[in-house]
Amino acid sequence: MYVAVSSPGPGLVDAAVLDADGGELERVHLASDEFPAWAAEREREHPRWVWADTKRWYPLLLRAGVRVERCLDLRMCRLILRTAAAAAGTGLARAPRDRWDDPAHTVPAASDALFELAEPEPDGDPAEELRRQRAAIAESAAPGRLTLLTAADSVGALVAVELEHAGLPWDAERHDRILVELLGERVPGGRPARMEALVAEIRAALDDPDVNPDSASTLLKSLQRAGLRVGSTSKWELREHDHPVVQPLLAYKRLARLYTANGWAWLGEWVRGGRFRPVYVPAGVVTGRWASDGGGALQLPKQVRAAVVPDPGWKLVVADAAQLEPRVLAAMSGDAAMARAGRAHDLYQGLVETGAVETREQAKYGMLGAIYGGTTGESGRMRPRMERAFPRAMAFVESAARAGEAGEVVSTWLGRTSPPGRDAAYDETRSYDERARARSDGRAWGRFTRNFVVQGTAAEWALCWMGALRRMLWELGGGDADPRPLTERPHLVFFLHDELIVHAPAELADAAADALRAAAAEAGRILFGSAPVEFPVTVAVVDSYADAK
DNA sequence: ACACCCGGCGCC
DNA sequence: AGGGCGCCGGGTGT
Repeated sequence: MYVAVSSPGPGLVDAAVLDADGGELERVHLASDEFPAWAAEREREHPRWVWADTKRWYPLLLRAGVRVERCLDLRMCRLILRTAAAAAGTGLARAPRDRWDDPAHTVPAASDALFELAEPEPDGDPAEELRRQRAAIAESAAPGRLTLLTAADSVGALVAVELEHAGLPWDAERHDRILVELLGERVPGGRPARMEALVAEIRAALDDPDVNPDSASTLLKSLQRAGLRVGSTSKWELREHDHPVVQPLLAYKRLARLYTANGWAWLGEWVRGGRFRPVYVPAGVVTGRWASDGGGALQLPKQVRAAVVPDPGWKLVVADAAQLEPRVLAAMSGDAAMARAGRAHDLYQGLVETGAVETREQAKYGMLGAIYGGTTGESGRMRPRMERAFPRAMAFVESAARAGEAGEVVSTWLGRTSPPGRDAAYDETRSYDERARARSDGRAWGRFTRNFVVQGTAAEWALCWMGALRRMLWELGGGDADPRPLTERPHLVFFLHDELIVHAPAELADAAADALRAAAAEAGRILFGSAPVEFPVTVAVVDSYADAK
């Protein structure tokens, strides 16, 4: 059963109850303040909620204590189906663009007046769009995979709202102590004490009393004046030089980064009531990875992770999928030798044991080179060995790279398709330089498509992991029979590409850890069936994020 | 004043 | 001449 909801105007909700084929059974019109109670009643039957934007509808249900089991985020699904190679030629793919193709409108975070502020619904009825999308999937070359992909992206959208609702437990006092310890005392209107001291050292070492180390262009000139032959102010270059400015400047850069990105200003803006609430953008990256739009959740530096602390009587259960991308590549390509190497908990060590490479470092760089398209350094040197030992995996990524170079699209395991490449057609009329540029662009696009298939499929695995885990945690917390809201049970509080954090009452932490492992195994089965590839996760029950791994 | 880009660097 | 991001301050253009 589906329930398709939309808002025909301020303060109004239109809900259509549909059968499994999308046929309309009933339509109700509600005032928006009646909607959560109506939805809570409906949710007992576990319908699939169908709406234009999960971010617009789900927060107000969660605030009213209504947890939703499943949904379809029509705007996300439209984008998938609009661009999927497997759905090319379907009615939906051929239809002219309409407002369902527009990017999601952003709703002011934490607004209580959601309906009043929201823009009008897109043209047309969500029930109608659902039928259009179902038809496109049925007509497509990969109905099973596209059904899974649309469901997986949609459960991701639910999780994103739940993460924002729950927030990541954050101890602002501990964060402040970390900042004071590293940066020195806070100075109103100026740099923190230790940073200012380093600026003085830098100026003395350069004999330039006014230089501002935050200004790359003037700093570069000053460095060159002082006799350093550098082309940039990057730490990679600086650390190759022996000059009294190098040590204080590198130290300053480290502190400046912390101060500007995750210092007191960040703390004041993003942490409230003991929770960090970043803005997630599910499928915000072309590969299907999540992006973020505020708060920098996906770049949380290790320096401040000690401030992530569970509530009293609760634990953090931190899980990380071990070498996810190589394992995904082994499964997609059907490379039995690589799959065998992955029987080891540490796939890189497994590669060493096959005899293909001598050291774990070589294994790691060899794998990363295969996935990213590296040709230089250690990854370039490992390439022939990798090709000999893992011919199917290497051929798989090579073929994705060649497709990109030829201007063709590539698709992930579930069918998310890369953006169209530039036409690489050979043009005799172009100059030598132009052709060289075109070849270089073509190779760059090949590295993008090579990585796209692996990164995108890893993102799909992560969505399946979250989706499975989410159900398991709900059951662990008592399921539907228990009236407690989401945040009073074991629940997800953080997601970072291949890493999850669960906040759980201490007595349920071990069970949550088991669920994290079981959900990983289930994700592997959902995507790859009985393929002999394992997806181990390292799990730690901790009292601070910094104590994991 | 605002919008935009860039260098640099944090994360995966 | 290794993929994907977001954020910051500085710098430039309007």
